[in-house]
Amino acid sequence: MVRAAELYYEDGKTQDEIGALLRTTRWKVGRLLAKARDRGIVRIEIVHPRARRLALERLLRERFGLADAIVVPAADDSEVQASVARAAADYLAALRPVPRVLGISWGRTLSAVAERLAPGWASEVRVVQINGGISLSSSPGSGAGSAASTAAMIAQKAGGQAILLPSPAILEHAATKAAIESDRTVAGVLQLAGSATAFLFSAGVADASSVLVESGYLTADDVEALVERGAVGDVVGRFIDASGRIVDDALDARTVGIGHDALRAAKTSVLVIAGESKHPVARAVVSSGLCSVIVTDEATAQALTQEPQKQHSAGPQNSSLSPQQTQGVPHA
Amino acid sequence: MVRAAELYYEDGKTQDEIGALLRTTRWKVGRLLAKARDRGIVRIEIVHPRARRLALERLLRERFGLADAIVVPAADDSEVQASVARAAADYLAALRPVPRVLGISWGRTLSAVAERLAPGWASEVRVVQINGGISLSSSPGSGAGSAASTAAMIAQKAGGQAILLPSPAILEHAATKAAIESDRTVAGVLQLAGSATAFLFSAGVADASSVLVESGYLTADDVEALVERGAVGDVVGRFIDASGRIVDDALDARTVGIGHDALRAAKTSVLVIAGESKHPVARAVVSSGLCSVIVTDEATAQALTQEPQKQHSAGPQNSSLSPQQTQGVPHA
DNA sequence: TCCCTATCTGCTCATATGAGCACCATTGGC
DNA sequence: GCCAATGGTGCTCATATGAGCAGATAGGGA
Repeated sequence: MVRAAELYYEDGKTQDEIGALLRTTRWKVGRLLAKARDRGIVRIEIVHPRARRLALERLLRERFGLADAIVVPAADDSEVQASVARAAADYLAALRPVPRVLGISWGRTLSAVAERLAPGWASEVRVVQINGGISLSSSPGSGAGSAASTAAMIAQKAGGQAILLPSPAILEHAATKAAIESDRTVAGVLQLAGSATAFLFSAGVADASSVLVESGYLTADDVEALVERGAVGDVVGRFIDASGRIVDDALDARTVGIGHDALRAAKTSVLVIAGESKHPVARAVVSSGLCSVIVTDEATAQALTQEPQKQHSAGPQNSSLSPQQTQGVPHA
Repeated sequence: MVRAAELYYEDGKTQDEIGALLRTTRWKVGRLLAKARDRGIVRIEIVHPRARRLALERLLRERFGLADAIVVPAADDSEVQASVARAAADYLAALRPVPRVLGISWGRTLSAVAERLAPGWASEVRVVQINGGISLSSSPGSGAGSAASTAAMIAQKAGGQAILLPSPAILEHAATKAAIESDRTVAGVLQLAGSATAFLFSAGVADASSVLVESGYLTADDVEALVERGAVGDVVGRFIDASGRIVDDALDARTVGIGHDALRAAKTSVLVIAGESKHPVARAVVSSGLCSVIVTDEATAQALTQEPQKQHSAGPQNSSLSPQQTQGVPHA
């Protein structure tokens, strides 16, 4: 019965084909499927895209001590980004107290959030970039997806002011970085960024597809070297390992922007993250306390709540019905 | 789009009907549905009936400090009982160390478990009834569903011995109860029951459908009076309130069988419970530590992990995307 | 043992549905 | 302003599918 249901609904085979495969008539298959349907073996569920996964949200909050968690239902893989971005935009707009200074990172995700923010989502917000970045529109596909325009759009939609960080993300020498940070303008922006009442940021994966590689701050080889040293991804340009620690202090000393301590100290720091490739970074960020709120998709949330080591649980859970342990010791 | 999907998959309407309703053509509806399907708004899932809900199991273990939890996927309402019973049977068979003395209650659920136990599931098990009960087959539908035959079947399938408790469940006078418990046979059975290495029991709902009413130990009025005093259900014939406490000490003094302390003290006491009507009792049992293992269905498990007070969360979660609180205080 | 009933099986037929196709609208480049 | 391209719309047609029905099968009581 289960086999028939799989062949029909998952492999899209016709009932005759299944009949031939299972050596029965197509009518039997039809009836089998009907039975499977009302026995609940085939479950058809309509997912309201705006609905949330409250159970997972609660689990995340409890597991990681988060102030809040937003989990949107899993959509088609290309839609998750959009769906999570919308949720993040809604969350930001509903955030109370309304942040007076909002610190943001930049990248594809933040850009998507900015696009989906409702005009007039707030008023008198100062939107400040918290890490250095590209200034000219580099991603050809996503139109106005630059660092500057993200901040600008968020600010503009609130009728507020955008404060940009006029600096590259990563400099070639630590000395240059020190110099640029001592520049009055840059120092001012960073100070403002440090005093932000809320942060909104995403995280990047440590691989060649990183925006830092795309915009030329690092080479694919650089990133590979970081991965070998345990890097799982970057948060505001700074690469961390699975436990949330900075991987390369020398590199970090050449990176412009607020430090991770500022994020950890903030009352409200919102991580927006979606997609399977980001699961490892998401885990690192969440479990190391870099964010107090997470906005993500169902699959990521699920992955976060699974056992840390197992990467892929590979398909439906077919584990047999055996008691795992009978010691009677609850494992908190 | 969501509306169309609901009308089609949930209300079973035809595509032109939906077309008429939404003032479009049936082709548009067809395409809309196709889009909804691969966007993941309509989710079709094949549930392996033997699969388990590992996430919920973990949540239950953590929330209630259980040694183990088995949660089977929600099937059609009439099937849950069967499905949970099978899981319980499997669990019992796989339990290590194999119990030498197994204490069991009786009722529809236990009978269903007994039926599904594999012959030869264990050897040299002594199965002892832990509460008094009916002796002649009273439930007409379920064939051999009496208290005695449940124990007998479980024992027989293990090639073991059944020790029955030759006593009514509830006596009219406490004195009679004391007398019967001082009877050598009864006392011996109770002592053996108290020393069981594992318990397997279910719980009854406090309403007129209770087996205790059906078999004449109590009247519907009696039960109603108990409910008014806070009773949510009974465990081995003893009625408890939402916090797991005995509701009526006088009645309890007339009830024959082991006490709840024995269950609480046991290393392995397995609650088998299924169905919506049993959610309140299940909560009472689990949260008061009466069981160390629960075997149940998805819906019950879900209900247990929801907020205690809310009864029905009534339909899909349409709550808006607003942050619940922004105090930044994680609520453990 | 027989018979009655309930369920299952194979089949026909009407129909709901998806693939394919021509047509129209909207958009963007020149 | 014109034209190509892209995506949506209405339609036809083959077909996969569910309802309905007669015969087969099995199970259970007398």
